[in-house]
Amino acid sequence: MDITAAGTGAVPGRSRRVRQSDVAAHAGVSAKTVSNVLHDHPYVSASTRAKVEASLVALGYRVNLSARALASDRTGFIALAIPGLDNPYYSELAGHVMDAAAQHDWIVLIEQTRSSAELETAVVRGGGAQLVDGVILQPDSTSQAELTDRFAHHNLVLIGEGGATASSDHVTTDAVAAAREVVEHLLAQGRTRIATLGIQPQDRANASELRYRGFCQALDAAGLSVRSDYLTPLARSRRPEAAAAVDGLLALPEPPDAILCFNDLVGSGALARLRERGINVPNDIAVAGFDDNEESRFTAPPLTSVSWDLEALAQRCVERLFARSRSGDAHLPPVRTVIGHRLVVRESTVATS
Amino acid sequence: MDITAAGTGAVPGRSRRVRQSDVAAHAGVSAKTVSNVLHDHPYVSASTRAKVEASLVALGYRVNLSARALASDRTGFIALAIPGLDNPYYSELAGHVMDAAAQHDWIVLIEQTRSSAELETAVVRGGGAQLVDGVILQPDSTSQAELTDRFAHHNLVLIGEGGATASSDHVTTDAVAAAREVVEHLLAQGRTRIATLGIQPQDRANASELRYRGFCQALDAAGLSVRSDYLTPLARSRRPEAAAAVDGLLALPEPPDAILCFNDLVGSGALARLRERGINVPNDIAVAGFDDNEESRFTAPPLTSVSWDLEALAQRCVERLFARSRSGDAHLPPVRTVIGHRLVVRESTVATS
DNA sequence: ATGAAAGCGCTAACAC
DNA sequence: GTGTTAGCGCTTTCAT
Repeated sequence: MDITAAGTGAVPGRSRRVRQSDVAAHAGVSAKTVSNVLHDHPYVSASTRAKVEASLVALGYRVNLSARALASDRTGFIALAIPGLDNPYYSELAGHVMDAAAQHDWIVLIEQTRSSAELETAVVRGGGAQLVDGVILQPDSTSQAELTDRFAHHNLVLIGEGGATASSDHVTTDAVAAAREVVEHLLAQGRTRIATLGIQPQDRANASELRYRGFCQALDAAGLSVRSDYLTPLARSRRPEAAAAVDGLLALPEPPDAILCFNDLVGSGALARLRERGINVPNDIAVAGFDDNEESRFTAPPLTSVSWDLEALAQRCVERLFARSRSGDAHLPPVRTVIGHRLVVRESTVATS
Repeated sequence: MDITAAGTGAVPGRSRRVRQSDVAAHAGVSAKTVSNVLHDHPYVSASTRAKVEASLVALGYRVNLSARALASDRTGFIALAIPGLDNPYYSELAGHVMDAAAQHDWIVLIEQTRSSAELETAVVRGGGAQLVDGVILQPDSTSQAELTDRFAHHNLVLIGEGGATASSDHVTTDAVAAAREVVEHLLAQGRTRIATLGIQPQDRANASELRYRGFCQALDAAGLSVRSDYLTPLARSRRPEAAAAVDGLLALPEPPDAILCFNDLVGSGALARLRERGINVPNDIAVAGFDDNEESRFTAPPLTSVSWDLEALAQRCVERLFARSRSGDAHLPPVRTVIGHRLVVRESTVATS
């Protein structure tokens, strides 16, 4: 019996790799029994279990996940495919997904799908290569939504309504209602000339379309019509593009008295430019956004925004994936889950006395 | 010969897993030859290569990374251990690391080490479990730095000076010089009562100590002494904590005329609170930070900050890991690499005319 | 309740 | 240049 690999487990230096068979030999049992102990298999006597666990600790055994993956055909990874980590919305979401996944012993692979070309790479590497047990995908643009069919046969959970035609589970927010509520709030403040920044119909970004729908509903209900000169598209929904676009709005013969921004990054950029231009927010123009980034509590003035329950969103996504991965639920019909939101009113829409 | 698995590769539905041996059979060669082709092994005749490549495409072969990892003892993963994605500095860094890693066909596993306890988990799962070919670690607090010894026998690259005693490569910025430059800039603007927010000696965060050193050097050179009542510690270097701490500074009998913030998040929080309190920045108090977050171009006023070359930082880290993973360079002495920075002056320290 | 043995798909000596 | 042969460490029937 070779016990040169034994030790406290904390011994520094190059200790040889410890396998299950080493542990089995050390404990005087078979590899299968060791495996049973590791998997909390019920049919192991307490004494055997104790013996094996002692050996596990004594030898400092660590499972080799590659071997486990090969033998079990489950990798222990899930992929989270998001446009990019450079948006607080996504980095926060990623954090929550990692936490939720950890509860099922899943490790999260983050794939940045800045362009649909990169999504394709992600699919190849992650989805197609048997590398992951499941994929959580936020199909940001419609071109990405088309791609979802490509790997619809995997365990796939979609975030948002994009690609909802696919036969996959999806977890979403009620973006239409959220947008409607923001606009209703703006209307309640007496605003009637509401412009949009980065929100318009037929946008390649699905989220934009939904927010536009809510925008229209609220205006309709108030008997107002949508003015196309107030619909400002944005190449990217980021601060610099938003700041630049504000000038166009201010140059209109009849400038808006409120701006509904696609997200808080857009809101941040808009606020900065309005300030530079000497516009008083909210007195001259009110501004609102979506996502409730932490930053929005600290802008000048603080930004009214919609807060999504991202923790719940992440949790539901992982839950769905977990349910599908249990073979029982594998072929149940797709589930649609809606998570909550709330409007956080700050001084960018309501002046303080 | 079983060719039921054949197809265009784009056929939807459950196509059976294609192995190298299937490809070999289809091409009429051995599995080794297929492997040679896949690895761009030189000794393959052009005709054989073409034949194999055709079969590869015809059958829609995808390598099984678990099997490859088990056989080759290389997983194709590297870990990036950072405090958290909720700081733009880290999420930007993560993006760059992913890009750099992709050039070496590495997939990046992001581990959030919010506390050192979690770092330990990361070590267990990632570093210790033969799951990764290397680790890039930013030991944020000194307690984390101690942990680095635990897996110093892995391929490990440290970011920053923390844990630099270990025998690992490290890639760092010249934080001391950067801090000195900011303070020199402040002094050049005629500021003499410079406070710090989240920067102090003996901080458990290594980066804080270094910035403090640069701060002291600049004051010394100007013949000024460090006032301990101006050194404001922060429980977390984030906006809310910074905003709260500003009140303490303003309550001093002789308030500061400049605030050096640990990072731009702190700067953002400080600016917001100063604004609320009716303090004019920069006329009454100048504010500067570190990291040059995109946000800092949009705060009120825009925030003077130090910009690090994060892309270079990421690239160097991955390069070092790659060099070590080639057995030739494995036991060369540790390398220290310093990447550049530059001071970006904005209106939080210099009033516009 | 535990053991024996096969095999997951790939890589890497080593022959030919 | 190409084929043969062993494993990598684990899971998983199937016996016992």
